[in-house]
Amino acid sequence: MTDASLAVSTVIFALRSSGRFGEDAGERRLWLPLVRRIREPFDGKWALPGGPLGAGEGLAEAATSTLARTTGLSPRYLEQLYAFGDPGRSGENAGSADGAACGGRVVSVVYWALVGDEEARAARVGQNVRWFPADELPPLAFDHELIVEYALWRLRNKVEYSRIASAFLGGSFTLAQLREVYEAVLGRALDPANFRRQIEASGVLEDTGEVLTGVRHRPPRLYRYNEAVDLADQGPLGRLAQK
Amino acid sequence: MTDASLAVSTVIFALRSSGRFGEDAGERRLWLPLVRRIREPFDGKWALPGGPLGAGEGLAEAATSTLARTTGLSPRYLEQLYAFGDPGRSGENAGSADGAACGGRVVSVVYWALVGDEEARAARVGQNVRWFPADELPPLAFDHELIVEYALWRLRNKVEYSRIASAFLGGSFTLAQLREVYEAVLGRALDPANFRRQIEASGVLEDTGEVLTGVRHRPPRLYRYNEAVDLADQGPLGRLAQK
DNA sequence: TCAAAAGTGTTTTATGTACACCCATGG
DNA sequence: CCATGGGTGTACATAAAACACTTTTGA
Repeated sequence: MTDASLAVSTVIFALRSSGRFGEDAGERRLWLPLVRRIREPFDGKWALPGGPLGAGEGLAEAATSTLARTTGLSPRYLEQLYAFGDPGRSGENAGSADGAACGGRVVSVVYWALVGDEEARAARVGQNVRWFPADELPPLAFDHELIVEYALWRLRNKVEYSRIASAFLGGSFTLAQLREVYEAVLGRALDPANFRRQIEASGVLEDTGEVLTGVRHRPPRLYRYNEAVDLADQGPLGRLAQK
Repeated sequence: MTDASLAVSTVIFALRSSGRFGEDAGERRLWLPLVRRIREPFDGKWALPGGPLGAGEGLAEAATSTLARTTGLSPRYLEQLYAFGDPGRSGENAGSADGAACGGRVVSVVYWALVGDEEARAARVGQNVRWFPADELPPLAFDHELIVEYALWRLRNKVEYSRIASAFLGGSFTLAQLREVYEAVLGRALDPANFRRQIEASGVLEDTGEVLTGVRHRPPRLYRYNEAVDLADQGPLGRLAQK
């Protein structure tokens, strides 16, 4: 059995308004936090947050602590994306968040995570941590561009047949809010009438009986996710993959 | 960066007739090779073939060499399944093919592979390697039962929206043969007429212009897969994941 | 009363399914 | 000529898309 360096990186997604100051100013887009590397290789470039796998730590656990360290947040959804470990890919020590000095090979397991909307506003930002719109990323270290692209592909696929969209919302929400999440993730407008029927037919939502007041039009109903319904998600792995 | 033991295991699927002697005697079922463990833990139990990750070896490369060592075959399809690395799962050193003596933690990356029909007949079989029907497995070591179940789930999902069924067949085949693969994998009968239309509409098949003769009914046409068509497969990873 | 979004209804289109039926070959 | 599977046609059910229309609120 070969000993190797093991690291865990995480692609963290949040859905935030594009306008910097006004709340709900612009339309919502996907954002993700990156960290600036402070050593070779790729010194100064932006990269996915990550770190070494702690001694008694599980893989998902390591991804969670990465997320906490980087953004101060805890994930509403977490899933393994892929394990990268081919030697000499894309420069060197590809996929690793910290593969500089060590001479041996580096295998890194990448997770992807979703964090809530309001929480993300309060996320930590520093000189070496910055949020970027998912479609306006700077050049990244290693092959992290490919990894982000793959994570986006998984997110877009999954939003259509699972309930992950709820990870971007609070405990209760209107159908318009839910639709906005779908639209932001899929990148296209959806027909409100048909969206309503599809969601209702799927049976994943419960009517809370309450409505959202204070809007200058007809008050929309508030829904919550029906926890009893368990959609075909990741198959047999189920809760194993989802923290 | 933590040093850890790294192993690669592979779930290998073949589609073989259930009848032992007569060719094409019984109906086709999914089979997979297992190896008997010869050390603790789980000494004597059957487990997924696997081994340590070689020094300069890529992950998929290691899975391929595992497959060659176990069955003497090369995969017609290979894809990463999942990386297991939580400490103390399902006994100990779960997911690893050989995690006995070493005191440290073990992370193992599991692949799944498909091998051709005829090749599989000539596959190596020894005292410590035996093929089992996928739905009649003996008790397995570690949490390998869960892993096989997950691999089966992925296979069944993927056969419906990709061309992996061709991995079980030769270069040209009849629609009935292709349908048999689908039926064996999905575990249910399919309407021949509708199957034909769906496949033809997808555009993934080319007519070779030839027919299969020697059958005691109307000779069926032979098709091949249209290499030009590239279905939405694994997204951006594409050829990275597929060897 | 008007704008704006919530919510409902209806029509059209595409897709999947069931099944009747003809075609071509070996025996 | 007949049994067998190859291959085609067609009717029906279900789901998706397009879009007209009514409802309810704040301003």
